[in-house]
Amino acid sequence: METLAEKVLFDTVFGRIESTPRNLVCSSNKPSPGPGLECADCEIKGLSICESLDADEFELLERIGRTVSFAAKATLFEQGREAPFVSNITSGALRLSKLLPDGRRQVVGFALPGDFLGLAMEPTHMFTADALTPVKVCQFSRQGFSDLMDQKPKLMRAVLNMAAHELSLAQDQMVVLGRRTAEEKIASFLIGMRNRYARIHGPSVHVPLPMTRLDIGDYLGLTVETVSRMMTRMAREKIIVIVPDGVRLLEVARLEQLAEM
Amino acid sequence: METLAEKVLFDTVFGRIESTPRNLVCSSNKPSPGPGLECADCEIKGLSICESLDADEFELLERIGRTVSFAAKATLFEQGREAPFVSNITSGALRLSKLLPDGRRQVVGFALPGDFLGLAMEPTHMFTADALTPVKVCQFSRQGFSDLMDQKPKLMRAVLNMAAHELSLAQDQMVVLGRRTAEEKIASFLIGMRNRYARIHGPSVHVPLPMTRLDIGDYLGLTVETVSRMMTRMAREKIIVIVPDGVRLLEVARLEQLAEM
DNA sequence: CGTCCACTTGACAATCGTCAATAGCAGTGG
DNA sequence: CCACTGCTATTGACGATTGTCAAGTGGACG
Repeated sequence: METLAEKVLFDTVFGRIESTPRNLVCSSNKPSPGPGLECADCEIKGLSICESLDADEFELLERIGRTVSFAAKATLFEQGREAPFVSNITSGALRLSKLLPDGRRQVVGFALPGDFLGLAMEPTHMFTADALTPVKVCQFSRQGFSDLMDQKPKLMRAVLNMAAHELSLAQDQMVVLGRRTAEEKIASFLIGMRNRYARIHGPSVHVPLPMTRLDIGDYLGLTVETVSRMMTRMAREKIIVIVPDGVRLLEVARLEQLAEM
Repeated sequence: METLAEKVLFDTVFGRIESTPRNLVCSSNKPSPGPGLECADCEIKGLSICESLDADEFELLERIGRTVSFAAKATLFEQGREAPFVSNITSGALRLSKLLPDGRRQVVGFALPGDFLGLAMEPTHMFTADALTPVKVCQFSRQGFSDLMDQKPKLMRAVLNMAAHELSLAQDQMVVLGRRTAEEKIASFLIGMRNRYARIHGPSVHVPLPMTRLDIGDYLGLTVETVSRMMTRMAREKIIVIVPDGVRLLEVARLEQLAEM
């Protein structure tokens, strides 16, 4: 029932309390009914690569893909392992991280619905992907997807745009990692998460944080303690309120000023 | 004549002393003779996107491009400005940097021959590009290049592969910025530069550093002083030798161990 | 009720940044 | 020709932001 509790809380913080949450929870715990996608009730139409396709192209894509669910804390794939699939996230949140030989870790990103895993199209994974919440993805064989891209330039264009956008975000994150103070890092992280959720669920001052403080630290190049101290300080200064599973932003302007790009 | 001196020194450190350097220097200071490319004597065939094309496609690309030269210290384009062109670097080195409002700077990369500028295909530039040495690029109108990509999937595929590779490098750099000590950062920078030059000129323990210590610091999230201290320490420990315009790597194994990914 | 884990808080340490001075070199102009 | 300027690099002294170590709280779960 841990899964249930987490799912409900997650949706609650999102302000998206489903009238029949049972449906979602059930489908996230049993394997898909069979091959093929469930695009009819996809929650992220208009956000994913799928939107870029014509009806006929869409059908081809649907044919080579299948919906797969993962429980919270599941590992979707590990750095260095074979990468037989690429996937499109339809619900949930993931942590993407790289591990150094001595155990130090860098979180290179958090993936949300609409994000695409496997942009690099490389035969092995460049990082590990772990589910922070129950996760659903549309999964495609890498080879099949690659072939389809070669046949359908519009699909390839959509992937290219996505890769270009990711590259741009990565460069922004370099600025954060290289030239920001701890306080600015936290501010930029919170504003960044808010903006990303806004694209999915619309704007809100509720920012769910399905990751731990350690994850945030490993994303920002800080320690857990520093993350905790900074967030406590911001809460004391009434810039944010710390709530279960996330934060509420009280002074967005102040945060944006700290995070200003 | 500053340009001449720099160019010669640069090539010298590369071990690529031209028998007729005058040619290069002259062509790098006058505008191209006219529209069109000079692909016949391109130095980076096999490294650039061009290699991926058939003869007919190549001709189309050649038609929409032109060769442009810049003097050392010239600014190719600035963050936030319109981006009417994309370009492929054929010789020289560039610094790509982002500026914060308060003057702090993050260098997001150094571009070398074979690198592509404008992968994001966005209407404005996301960073500033400055020439560290005299630079030559093949320049294409962004719109023209974009249209050609849509017609020639192989070209788009080449750009996608390049973007994916850049993204991967950016994520590696995130690890360096977030989780590496100053010494490890320097080591990883030197090894990284060596590997990149190896692709272009073949392996060598001579690593030219056309950028200043400040640039290196802004790339690694360090100050000039720390970069200088770490490099002199490495020199004292006989891991490297500091030479005019670069370094020689004495203990590559030791550096690779420090930089181990 | 006990264990585990995430989070918080405090004391202290150290890496790295800040400030300052100096050397070296190239280009400039009287 | 040579002083003068400006930039890059180096080095030292000092300081502070952030990391390390340690302890303790509270919630979730079995």
